[in-house]
Amino acid sequence: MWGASVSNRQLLILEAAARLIARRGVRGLRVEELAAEAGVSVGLVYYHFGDRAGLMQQTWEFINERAERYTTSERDPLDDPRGYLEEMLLFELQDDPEVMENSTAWGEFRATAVFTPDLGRQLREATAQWVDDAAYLILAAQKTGDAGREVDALGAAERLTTLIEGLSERWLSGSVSLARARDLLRGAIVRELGPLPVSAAQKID
Amino acid sequence: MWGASVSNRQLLILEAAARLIARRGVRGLRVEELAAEAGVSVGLVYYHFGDRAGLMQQTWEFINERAERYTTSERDPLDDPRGYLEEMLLFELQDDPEVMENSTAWGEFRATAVFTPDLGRQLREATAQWVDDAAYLILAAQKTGDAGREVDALGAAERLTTLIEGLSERWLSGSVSLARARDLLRGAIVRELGPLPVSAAQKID
DNA sequence: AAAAACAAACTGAAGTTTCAGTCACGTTAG
DNA sequence: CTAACGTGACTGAAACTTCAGTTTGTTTTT
Repeated sequence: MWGASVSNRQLLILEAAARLIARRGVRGLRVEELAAEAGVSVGLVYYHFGDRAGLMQQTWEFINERAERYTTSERDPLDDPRGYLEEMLLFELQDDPEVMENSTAWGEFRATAVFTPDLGRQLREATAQWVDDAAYLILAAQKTGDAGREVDALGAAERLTTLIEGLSERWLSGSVSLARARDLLRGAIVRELGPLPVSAAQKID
Repeated sequence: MWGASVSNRQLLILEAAARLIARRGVRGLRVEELAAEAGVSVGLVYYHFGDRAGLMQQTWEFINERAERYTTSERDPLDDPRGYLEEMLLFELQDDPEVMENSTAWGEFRATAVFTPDLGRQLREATAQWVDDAAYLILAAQKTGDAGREVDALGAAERLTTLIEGLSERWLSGSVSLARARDLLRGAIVRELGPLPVSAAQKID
């Protein structure tokens, strides 16, 4: 897709950065360590990314693009919006290296954004997008009858996505097990959208 | 209580540390800046706390103890457990310097704990305590009829406290307004515990 | 009660480490 | 040839830590 603008070597560095951020955090990432992890020289990192800030910026974009790519299920959202939503949300809580890498990086960026307004803007946009996607799915679920009509779609979307951020951080810091986090999220979905009707496509009237 | 083990000057330093962590983050805290903020010499910080890690450790304890002190309302929890719970939870989302300082510091420590197992243990304990307190209040609310009998107290407590952590971070990073965050939390409480009966003390039967 | 001895608290400049960023110089592809 | 790619030793500033010495307060001695 953007294969033209990012060379092999750059990709190598970005992947290493994502890996290292998951291991040491945004603030714990050392350029020299990154170079070693990627198997390139320190100079090359600066050659391609200018400075540390540029590297972080690109890494952030890289992580988001990668997440978008693998989050997107091949199923049609409008076919089973509630199922799609559940899948989308539960996706963030998985014992998969790439997902954990992403979650950790997101958590780091969120924590960092509290002190650096620049990052804040990007974070707000990405978050708003995520909330909107969820709200859209909830509205769709209401139309198919898989969510109660009285449900406040935007509020539910905000609460559920926020909850995931909290669960993700608790999980990654060892405060809850993965299984428990997933259970809690499923419980929250039921409480927000109401129980799933026995016949999925049945209309509530 | 531990007035004997912490001197005036140490307290001064810890207070300054809490203030600075809220302003610059755990990783952004500079020992020299801390000394200036506290109005003491750099050497004294090391004299009392050994090294940077020791300082962080003690600061974390200090913040927890202070939070516990001011979170405790003078009202009797068993008189109106649901009201007490709401107050306790909403307390974390307030436009008050000391609360913001604490929330920011908590967020920082949570984010840091993902990469430093030492802090992780303490964080787990503090979190577990908080969840337990909330669960206890929910159980009490069920007895007074202010929460549905079918409510899963522990699950609700875990979800609500986790949600607050998420809301707090979104608020502090500017992703949601304070008013919206409070609304979302109130909404979550209703969805978890059910609507508050018109007559508060009335038993559901 | 004054002086001396001692201990704890405290200072700030000097020493050490860490780390982002640079630079002079090789290598490869078109 | 040349322009892009790539290297790794080096630099300087910022930050952590140490330490020799000062101040302050308490206890013991005469």
